[in-house]
Amino acid sequence: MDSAVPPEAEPGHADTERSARWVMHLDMDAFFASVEQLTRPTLRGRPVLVGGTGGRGVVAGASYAARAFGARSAMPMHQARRLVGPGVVVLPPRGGVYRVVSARVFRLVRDAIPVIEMLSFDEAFGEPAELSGAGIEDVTAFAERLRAQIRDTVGISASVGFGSGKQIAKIASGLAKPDGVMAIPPSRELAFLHALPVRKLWGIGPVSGDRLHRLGIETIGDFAAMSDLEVVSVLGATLGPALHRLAQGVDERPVTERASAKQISAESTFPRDLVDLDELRPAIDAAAEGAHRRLLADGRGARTVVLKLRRSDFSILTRSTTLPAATTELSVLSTAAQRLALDPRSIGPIRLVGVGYSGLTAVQQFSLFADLDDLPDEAVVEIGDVDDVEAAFVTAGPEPDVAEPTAGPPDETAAPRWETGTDVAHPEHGHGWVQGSGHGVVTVRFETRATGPGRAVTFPVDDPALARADPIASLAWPDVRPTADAD
DNA sequence: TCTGGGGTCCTAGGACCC
DNA sequence: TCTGGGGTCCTAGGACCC
Repeated sequence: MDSAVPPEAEPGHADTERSARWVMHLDMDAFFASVEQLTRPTLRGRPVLVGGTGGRGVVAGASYAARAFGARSAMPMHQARRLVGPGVVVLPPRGGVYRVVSARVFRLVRDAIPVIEMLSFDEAFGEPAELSGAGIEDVTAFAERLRAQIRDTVGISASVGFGSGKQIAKIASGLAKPDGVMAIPPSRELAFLHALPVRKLWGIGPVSGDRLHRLGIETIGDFAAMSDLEVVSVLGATLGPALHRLAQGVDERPVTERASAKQISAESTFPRDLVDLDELRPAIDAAAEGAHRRLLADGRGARTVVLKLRRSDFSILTRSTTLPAATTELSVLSTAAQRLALDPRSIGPIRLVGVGYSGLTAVQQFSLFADLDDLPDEAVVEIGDVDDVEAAFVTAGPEPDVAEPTAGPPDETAAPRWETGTDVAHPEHGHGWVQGSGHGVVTVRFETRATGPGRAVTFPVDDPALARADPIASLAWPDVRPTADAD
């Protein structure tokens, strides 16, 4: 267990120093890859890449063994695969499994800290009330207890950062990785912050980073020393001053629970660009359906429909329309999306199609009102937000199959496709996953979180005993109900 | 064979109303 | 006949985050 304070600080009494406010940032280590290794024990210690496996896929998660070869998140998959070389394991993401594990982890965190602010499903802020005014030792002990609890009950590791504000806490957790704790005492915060590259500041991305670089601004310290006027001219009147204060170590933002989602969307990139409306129309329907599935799981209705198209030059076009009232009706939503379609023959080839729903309201539609569209907004009754996130996850069903080549008809003559990573069940061998297939055979590794490393068995691809299975079953958590339809 | 998918927030212009 | 300002909603684009 690593526990550390930044080494570059001058000697003093930092270790016994107290802070009025201790903000925690907890971040799961290599989350996607870790969940794959948890549920597929053969993969532990191996270079695992999770992400799109097609030609246009990118890395969504890489195990530390894969990172040792230079593989990184957001890197094109073919590039990461080449870096790692033979021995690489490439798996498609299993979002449903990650959501269940995330819910389990953050239920533990919430038991320790009632108010947490989720940033994504693998990280969150918290401000443990009992640590107010505490010293480094108590803060570190708190973090280690929480980490041990997660490790023991869930089976994966989290890193924790502590500081007097969110920015410092987040940077600290990044430096604590993997599997560590770092708490920055207040007297060292500024020196610590100012030495970092300006890009480390949350909110400075590639564009702002370049702009600052051209002005000779390299570190957060350089940025902190800029004049207010300069900062506004480079980053704008809203973001600029806010980031400037953060760089000067002023970060009093409270930790608050996130509001419910403001937008729900689904998008996919196609193996080949779509070149006319005949190809675009079904893609819009598919995206509208995908987003609709999430909308139903969320429980609210949408009033605004957004169509998103990414052209082959990577530029993005969006068109949106707002309906008279929020609806959960797929036909209404997809028709609205279709009306927004632009012809690829005039705007150019399309690589990505997405549909998003916003203007989300919890609608109760009474059959009494035959035509809700004619009613004033007040007729749309608002009810509470769906609160039981975990229940929603668990009942949401398996991940929809990734839409593979829509351009071109599916190959009907091919044997049943067993893509690497598919969860399968066998009456004798139990739950497993497809390790590879080809030449008429498929190799399955039979193992789950509960079994330890399992045996690989090879079958004919059309073996009737082999069936698709619910990915959630790979967790082998008795209290997590596998979803009804396994296919 | 460059560059996924799911989000958040901000800006800016136009319509419309008072 | 000319000239306002403020507020809200809608639409489109863009930066950024994980």
